[in-house]
Amino acid sequence: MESIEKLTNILRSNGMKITPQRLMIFKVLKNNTSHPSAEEIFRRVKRTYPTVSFTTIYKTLETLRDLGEIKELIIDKDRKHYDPNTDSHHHVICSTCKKIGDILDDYSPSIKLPDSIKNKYTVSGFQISFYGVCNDCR
Amino acid sequence: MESIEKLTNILRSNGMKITPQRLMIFKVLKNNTSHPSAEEIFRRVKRTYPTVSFTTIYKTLETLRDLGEIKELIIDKDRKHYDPNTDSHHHVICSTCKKIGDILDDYSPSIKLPDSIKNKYTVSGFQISFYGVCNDCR
DNA sequence: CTGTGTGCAAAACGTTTGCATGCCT
DNA sequence: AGGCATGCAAACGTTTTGCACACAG
Repeated sequence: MESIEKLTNILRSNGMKITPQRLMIFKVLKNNTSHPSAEEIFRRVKRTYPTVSFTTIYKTLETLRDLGEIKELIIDKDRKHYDPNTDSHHHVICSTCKKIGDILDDYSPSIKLPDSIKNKYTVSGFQISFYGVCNDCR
Repeated sequence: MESIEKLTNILRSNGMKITPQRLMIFKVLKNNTSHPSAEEIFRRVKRTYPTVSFTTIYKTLETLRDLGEIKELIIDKDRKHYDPNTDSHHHVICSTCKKIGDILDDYSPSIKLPDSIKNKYTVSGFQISFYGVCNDCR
């Protein structure tokens, strides 16, 4: 995700508007490595804007996702999580507390798709999900 | 997933019962490489047992998952998919039609976890999800 | 002033649960 | 006969939508 100033420019140049709620969502996400769910973002924004709605959270997350500024993580079977780090990387999730950690290693040199798949899909990327239990939970 | 006869024995030796609905769910899953969702399984069982309920589908899938006979795939953001192939393998999903393909290559020799993660999580396995578009959709 | 964003309430969606009845063993 | 499985309806948690009002540009 870009800096808040750049992000502001990107939105404005797309005819979108900068509201205090959106700015707070950006601040909550920026440099956030905790992979928050919509609800966690909602709770944090609510501390400053007690009347903020889930609608605003979801709509803004959708906007940021469509702009490629954040990534939606499909790793927790119960809910989506959001990641402002859009560089290719991977994740570990604790099956007990659902805490998600980053794995920044680049595995792409060793991940080659078999031809049988290349003939059927045009693959744009991959995501490795490691499953386990974190130290706090075991 | 085991053969239907073995599966039958496993369930019975766990005090569980074999019903026609369950047998049909087993048949739908056995050797199925299409990674069906609960709804797809429901529709196929319904052809033979028109009064079958989602409850039965979900309960049976939960049972099979808890017995380790099938794997729940977290790869499609909209719904869970089920895989009777419990051998470690990976998947491609078409972001348009959600068709899921198998990737049977063993990448485990090249996937080593960084120590920083090993110190925080006890990892039991990993899953690679490839994202792209299938030939039918492009 | 125009139109995008907000917030409420309600709907939608996949999934789970309580409970009475059914049926496997 | 006993107990697990079924199926209905209702509940659930997450996410989406319709709409009137607010406010950024």
